[in-house]
Amino acid sequence: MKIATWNVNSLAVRLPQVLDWLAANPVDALCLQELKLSDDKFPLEALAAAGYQCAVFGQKTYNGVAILSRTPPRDIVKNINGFSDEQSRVVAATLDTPQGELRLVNGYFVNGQAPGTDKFEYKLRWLDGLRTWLKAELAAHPRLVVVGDFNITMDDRDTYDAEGLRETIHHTTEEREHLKGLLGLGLHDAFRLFEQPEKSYSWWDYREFAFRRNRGLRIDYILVSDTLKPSVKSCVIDKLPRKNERPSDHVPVIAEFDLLSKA
DNA sequence: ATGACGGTGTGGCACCGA
Repeated sequence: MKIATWNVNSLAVRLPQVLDWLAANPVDALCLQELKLSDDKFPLEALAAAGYQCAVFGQKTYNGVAILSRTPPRDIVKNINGFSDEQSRVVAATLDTPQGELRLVNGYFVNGQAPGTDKFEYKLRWLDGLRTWLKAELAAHPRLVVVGDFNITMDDRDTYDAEGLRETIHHTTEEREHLKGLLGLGLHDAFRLFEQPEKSYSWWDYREFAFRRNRGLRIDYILVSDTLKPSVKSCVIDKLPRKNERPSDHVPVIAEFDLLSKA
């Protein structure tokens, strides 16, 4: 069982790259963020032809998330239960596997612009709402995976310039405390369950040859619940799509599970 | 100190992202 997450920064532009990637990486589920298109523009047919069914929560111009799955996603929830939001940032679904069901939450976390701004306050409120909801999701679904573009570096290993960017957006103590709050519910960063290359990032700015110079951030994560933790066999970042023509600024993160049959 | 690149929507640019 393989699950991947990828912020595509416009599915309209990136659809051919997503189809190419899926052909080369036939994962069981792919979670997309920043679709930047309304539901009526979502390429359901092209993805069905590639073998995927979709739970879609789109929005014109900004945001928008989707879960692509080889088996039909069911019990779909859009956005955070109990947190009113104008923006399409979360879609959740249950996937059925031969070893039982698995709950998947896909989020495009708030960017937050800069500490002290209204957007930053929204980011913190959004994170509070997410934590309250995920606590209930975990209680209902012990086999929980939370993926997406978190827009927070977890610690200094996740940034190309820990000193220079200290307490700037994506690096503030407040954001990291909120992220720790999520992990404190009983979730684990799949990537750090394994030895990883130093300076591993999932996003690079389009400007200043940031990718070539590996000036990036790791802000795209796959979190797994306590129950699933022993089933995780690997977690890797696929940097290859960043070399494409007209790439997304983010690249896919993939986790492989060896699910144990439910007794 | 600022902008740098890229996407969208619209309009000759502004806004947003991270």
